[in-house]
Amino acid sequence: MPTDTEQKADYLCSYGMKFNWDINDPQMPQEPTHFDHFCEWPDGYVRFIYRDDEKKAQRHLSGWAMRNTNNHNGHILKKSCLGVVLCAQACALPDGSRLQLRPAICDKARLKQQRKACPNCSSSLELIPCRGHSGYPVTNFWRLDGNAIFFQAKGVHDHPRPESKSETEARRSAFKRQMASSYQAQKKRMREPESEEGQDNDGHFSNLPPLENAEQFDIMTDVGFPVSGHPCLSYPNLDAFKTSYDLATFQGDIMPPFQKYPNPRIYLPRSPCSYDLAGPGYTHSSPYPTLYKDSTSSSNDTDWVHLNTLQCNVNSYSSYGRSFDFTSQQHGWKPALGKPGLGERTDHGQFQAMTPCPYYNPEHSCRYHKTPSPGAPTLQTVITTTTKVSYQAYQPPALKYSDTVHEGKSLSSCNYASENTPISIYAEGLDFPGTVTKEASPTGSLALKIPEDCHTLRSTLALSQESTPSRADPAETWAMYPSGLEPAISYSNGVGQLFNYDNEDF
DNA sequence: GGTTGCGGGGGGT
DNA sequence: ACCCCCCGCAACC
Repeated sequence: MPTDTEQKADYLCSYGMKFNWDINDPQMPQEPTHFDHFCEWPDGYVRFIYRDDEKKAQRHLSGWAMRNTNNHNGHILKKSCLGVVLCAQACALPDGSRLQLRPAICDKARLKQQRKACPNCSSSLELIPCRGHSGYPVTNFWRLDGNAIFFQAKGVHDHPRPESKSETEARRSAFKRQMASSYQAQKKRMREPESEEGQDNDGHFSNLPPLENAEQFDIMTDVGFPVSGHPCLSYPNLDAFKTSYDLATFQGDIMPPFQKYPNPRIYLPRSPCSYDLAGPGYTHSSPYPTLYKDSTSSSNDTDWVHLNTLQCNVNSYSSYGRSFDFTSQQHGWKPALGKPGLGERTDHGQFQAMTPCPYYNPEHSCRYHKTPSPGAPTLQTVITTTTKVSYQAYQPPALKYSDTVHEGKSLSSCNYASENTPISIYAEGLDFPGTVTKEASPTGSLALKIPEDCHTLRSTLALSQESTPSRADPAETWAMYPSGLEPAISYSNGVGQLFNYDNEDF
């Protein structure tokens, strides 16, 4: 623990430098010199300092479905991620995207939600738990201190983003309005059956089913399926889907194509913040080069093509044969695997602990190769204890994630990124001697090239996992340090509009 | 009916 | 002493 003097010294050069605070510090930085813009989608081991008058920070909001977790500390609010609700069959929506619902925060409501059927294909829904923090859900910490609200996140979400809270709320309210109006229309029809037959107010209600179909109605509302503009209650209704996106667009929170990746085994961060890692491995010009295409899936997958055509200034670093792996360490967005797939690594067991694939199979052995590298520790027991009955019931068809491996490379994601802002990268907690010196030497030559439109920083040297398992989370060795300037998202390739959804706050 | 924050409590490491 | 998780409660929307 640094002395007060040291802390102050650190703080004075905090911008772009080492974090001088931790959410658990007895004394937080006083009168911070800079504040961050609110980040709706914090991901990774990031920390922000918000002004105490930042409404969203006051409400501890997050795009992720975070639920309160009792940490028995009245000064620090802790929340853990609930993951995301997906269609068990991973059906594709008309637009090629996937259903990614926001898990209900309330346990009871969530159980109810999970009993519903997919509004698109009527198959079951499944809750994909978040295990992005050493096998546990990603946690967010909030602390009000002085005139600042300190935020700290631990873990990298290893699942797709759920529908944002604002989306959910807007959809619900829109749906209520629809039903209210449709109910009125129906009543009107009943009063004037002849004059109204075959028509409706705006032509959108022609296929409105009887309101007495409570069950279906319930599904449409509770399942949270985006149905906003049209009161179409038949599931495979294209209009409903299209409308849902119209609404999303309206809300400024639409998911870009590469987030709603059609292949459920590939989860990509929608992060506007990207990074460029150039290493001895191979590099790609495509944004997510390490997202290995499932050999069993069609190469003509439109979204896949789209994915590879997007230019997010992200190159990748492949850790084949290396002792550290940015991908697996920081990004758990990959599925369980049963057999080696294209580009699949088979010798990175040492990262299992940090990349517990959360999908479906609670058994660690089913998530990773069973041949971890020598000296590679795992958190199997930890993961095992994490598995709860509540999640077991939603195990999907085993074959779904047994044939390949896909990984998302981008590590950090925050809708907040700014242009013309210096990117601050620094190693946090280089006081992991055993870690860094033992196997991280490659990092010394590792080129970290961060796009100007992103000041994220990322990291990972997962090495400390094995050398200092009892120490702080290795992934925290690095951190994302936002400068808190203009939150605009800019992509040089002209796909910036795809990220508008993230700018709703601005 | 859902969200949120709080706090008691159990169990594991 | 931590951590995780469950649960119930109350306030709020």
